[in-house]
Amino acid sequence: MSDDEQRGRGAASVHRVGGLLGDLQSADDQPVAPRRRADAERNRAQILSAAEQLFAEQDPRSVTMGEIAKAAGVGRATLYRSFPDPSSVAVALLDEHERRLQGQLIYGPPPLGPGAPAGERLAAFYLAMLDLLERHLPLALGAETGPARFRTGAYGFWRVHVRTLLVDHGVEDPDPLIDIALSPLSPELFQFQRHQLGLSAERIGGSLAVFARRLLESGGGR
Amino acid sequence: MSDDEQRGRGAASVHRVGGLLGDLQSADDQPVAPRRRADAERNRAQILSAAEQLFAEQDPRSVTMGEIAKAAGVGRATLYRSFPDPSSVAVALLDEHERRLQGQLIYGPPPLGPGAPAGERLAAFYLAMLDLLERHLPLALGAETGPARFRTGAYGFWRVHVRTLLVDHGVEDPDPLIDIALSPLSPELFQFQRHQLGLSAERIGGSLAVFARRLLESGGGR
DNA sequence: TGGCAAACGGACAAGGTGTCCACTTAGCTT
DNA sequence: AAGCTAAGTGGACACCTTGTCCGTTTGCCA
Repeated sequence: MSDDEQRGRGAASVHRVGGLLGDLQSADDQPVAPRRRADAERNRAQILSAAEQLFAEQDPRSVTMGEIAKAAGVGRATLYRSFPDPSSVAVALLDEHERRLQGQLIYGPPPLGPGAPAGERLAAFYLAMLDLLERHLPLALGAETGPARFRTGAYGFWRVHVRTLLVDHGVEDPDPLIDIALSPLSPELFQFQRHQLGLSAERIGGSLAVFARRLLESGGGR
Repeated sequence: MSDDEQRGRGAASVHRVGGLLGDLQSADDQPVAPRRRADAERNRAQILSAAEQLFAEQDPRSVTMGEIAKAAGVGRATLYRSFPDPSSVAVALLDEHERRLQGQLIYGPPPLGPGAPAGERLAAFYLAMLDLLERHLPLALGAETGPARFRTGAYGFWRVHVRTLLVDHGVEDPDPLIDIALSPLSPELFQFQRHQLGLSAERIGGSLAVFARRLLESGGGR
């Protein structure tokens, strides 16, 4: 998605999880892809920075390409060169924030990382995602363009992770359950619960933890 | 939503559930609201009929007000008089299909209606909703305009129903769980599972049934 | 320093939205 | 049964967004 995929940063969110500690942006050069020019890099940074602010200060769903371009001080066509639509900008932004969590799921200490029972790991995952949503809700809402959400690299990562947990627990037919287990993390749902119903993040988190443990109760998945 | 609310048909989906058997459209006159004129009624019917076809034969998210108006053979402004946007047309259409299920949940035989254990009722509800999605997916997708989905009368009804089940089961803090339990029924999720992943309705239904029973296991909710 | 490919951004055409307003018509009134 | 009045209609208008084209500028390498 966005143009990361086309240009070499590759399936970034899925595999670029190295550097659990080294959080600095690792060098972005690729062996094959022609390097990005310096001005392009600079513009990209301006765009991302300006867009992050835009998404935060107005309805994320109403941000237009024109607004982003103007805020970033570049022409619209320049913006189109990097991103096909506003939501892909939000996806790129969100991606950076999600990468840390992805690393923790693979290499981190339990219960997020390997080593804890599946139910506990799922509960921990829910809480971590909730924290992510709480902190970056505008971006998550801006990224959510209907069906495109499921084609995101990040969503693919969460799927792989949850599938691992389900299989680990010995669930019978795990595949349909993957997305069912992920569905409570929908950004729009979170917004509704949090700001329409006025539920605290703690209550939602508590329910999700209960939910996770009940779903993957110790004693085998059958 | 739509203009049903403004014009007297009231919170139709939530309370107009009488007639579990009498499926014919009950008389639509209201004591207070000024009656709709005959030509307006006729146009409304044409609009709904034309729109249902449109939603079915192209990407439901791409249907525009102009297209609906043209297909219905009315002017755009006439359409705007009845519906503020395409998704509200889909909501109105879907509403009619949902009303039968709503009746069955309240007055029907178990396990859909009262009388069965909460877990069984939830499982039955999931299967019924899945069936609805399978048959009217285009409308469901057309109706799904982001956060507006949660403000739908129908969604409110499902919330009330699920809350009843949760309370009935003795769940500790039911409110945050309501929407979590409803989240697997998102039309976009269903579409993804069904047509992107290629899962059969049966497999999805099976997982949802397992899911429901595990969530509301017999033996009390705590 | 010169040249070239990459990147930029102003401009254009197409199409959607929501509203206004002059005209038509249904349905009550006498 | 004809007239009146307000509800209903639909063509048209102004505004905004989108996606692309293309002449110009700029980084980078030889």
